[in-house]
Amino acid sequence: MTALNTDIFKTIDAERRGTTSEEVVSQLREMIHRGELRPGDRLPPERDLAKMLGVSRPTLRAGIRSLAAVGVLQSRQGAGTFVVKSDGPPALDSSPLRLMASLHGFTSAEMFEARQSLEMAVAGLAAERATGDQMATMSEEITGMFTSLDDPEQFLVHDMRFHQTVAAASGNRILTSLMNMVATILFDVRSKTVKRARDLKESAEMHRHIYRAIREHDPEAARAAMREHLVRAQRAQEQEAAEDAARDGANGNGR
Amino acid sequence: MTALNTDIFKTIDAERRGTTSEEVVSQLREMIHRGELRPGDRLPPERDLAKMLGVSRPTLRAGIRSLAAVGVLQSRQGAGTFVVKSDGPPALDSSPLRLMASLHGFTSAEMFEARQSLEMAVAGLAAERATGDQMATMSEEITGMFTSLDDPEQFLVHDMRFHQTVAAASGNRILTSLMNMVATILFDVRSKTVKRARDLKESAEMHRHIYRAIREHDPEAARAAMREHLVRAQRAQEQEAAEDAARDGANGNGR
DNA sequence: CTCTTACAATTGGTCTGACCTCTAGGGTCA
DNA sequence: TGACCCTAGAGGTCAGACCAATTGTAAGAG
Repeated sequence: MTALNTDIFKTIDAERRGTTSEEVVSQLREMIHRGELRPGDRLPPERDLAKMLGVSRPTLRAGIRSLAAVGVLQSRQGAGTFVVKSDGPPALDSSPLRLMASLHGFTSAEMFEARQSLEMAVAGLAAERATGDQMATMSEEITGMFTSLDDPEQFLVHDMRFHQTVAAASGNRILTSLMNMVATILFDVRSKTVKRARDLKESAEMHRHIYRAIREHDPEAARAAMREHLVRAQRAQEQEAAEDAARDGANGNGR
Repeated sequence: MTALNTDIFKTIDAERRGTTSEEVVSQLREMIHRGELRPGDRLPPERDLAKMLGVSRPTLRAGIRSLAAVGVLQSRQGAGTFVVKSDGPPALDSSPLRLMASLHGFTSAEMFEARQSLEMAVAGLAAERATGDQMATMSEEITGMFTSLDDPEQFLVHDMRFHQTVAAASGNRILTSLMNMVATILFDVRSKTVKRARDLKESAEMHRHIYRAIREHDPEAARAAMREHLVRAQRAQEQEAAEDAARDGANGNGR
């Protein structure tokens, strides 16, 4: 029993030559590792590839399906199967996290806290490394926020883009991906309540504080400003959600 | 084109009633969301479930396959398909991140930095919230490290468990999962070079510093101690890797 | 000559039905 | 009562066919 704690470190990895379709996944992974398949590449047609690997088409499809589920491959009917080519930062699919949240009953507060930790980390790094271009983009998004104070949905777009830019400025694509994973889920919730958003001006000001700290290359200030911003954002979102719940309860019209 | 930046926020979600198998994934997800399927539950046999959902067995299998790939379901030949039951903290599969790393050429340094940010965050939270039990476990693992200074592989086990305990003590399962995702990958690399590990005593001492800070409920000190520990760990690991490379180069025996 | 349109080959998506392999639980025999 | 074996049922794989979407090309109109 003492070894059980290390179980989560097990990998689905290569040498688990269990089922045939797992073998296919391994083969494809190896091809990617070896660089034979690069982002944007198109895989051979399923019928050919199946013959190459010596498996049947359904089995090959099962393997492709697995890799597609984790966001590595993407199939388009009539066109082919492609290695995912991400223009911007590499994106990890957030649905696994979403499922896990349902399965284990994660609270919104827990999700917010995770986001806060990640955003503070990237803000700190961004303060150390942001380039002029990136800071210019941040500034533009803040301007966008101020010009859409009366359009919450538009405001939210600028909000998101600002945070993305900060993440990009951190120079760490892994943290950026993880942050997006979490932020995506919170965004989905947010977009349902955002119509009732208030205090957008305050929010815009908070973003300016973050921006200034990054501009001054002051990591600690950037972290602090980001923390403050997210604490308030959480409070605001919870309030919006509560109002929605109250209204639905009064009208008796769920969903 | 201006809307392109928001693309990563798109979800594979529900309403994308595109292909039939995606529909199946949605259906299964809904069942989980609604709580009809709980961790540890067994799904109906594929043939029955396919009939229920009104799809063919291959299509259903494709959906199951997708969910299995992200770690939500698990199929065992002859037994059935089960909703994953995690004993400890919920685990996110690290293979997507691993693939992404290969695909985009993530450096080991970037990975280390991400881990450092995450570990610092959880250490800070752990300092605020660790229970007596958790601190006792940490202490025991440190003892374990000191008693296995001459057995690097055993030392590594205690090392991992210590970090897991800290993560658990953070009380945030999301951060814990993300941290494990990253740590798993670094661990795989590490386990290949660990035989040559030195300075284990210093490493054990560093863990003690972290432990003390957590015991004193001093988040800043915990963060600082964790940072210091990981910086040194990275340096050590890079050195081990370099030695391995040099040795392989001298002997001319790759792999 | 260029642009548009329609066709046809290519490719992934789905289905039917069959067979194999492994697991689990029950029945049998010592 | 216990250990062993056997069978029903589960997922895994295969084969072949057809459907649907895409794409490139070739024919026709301007």
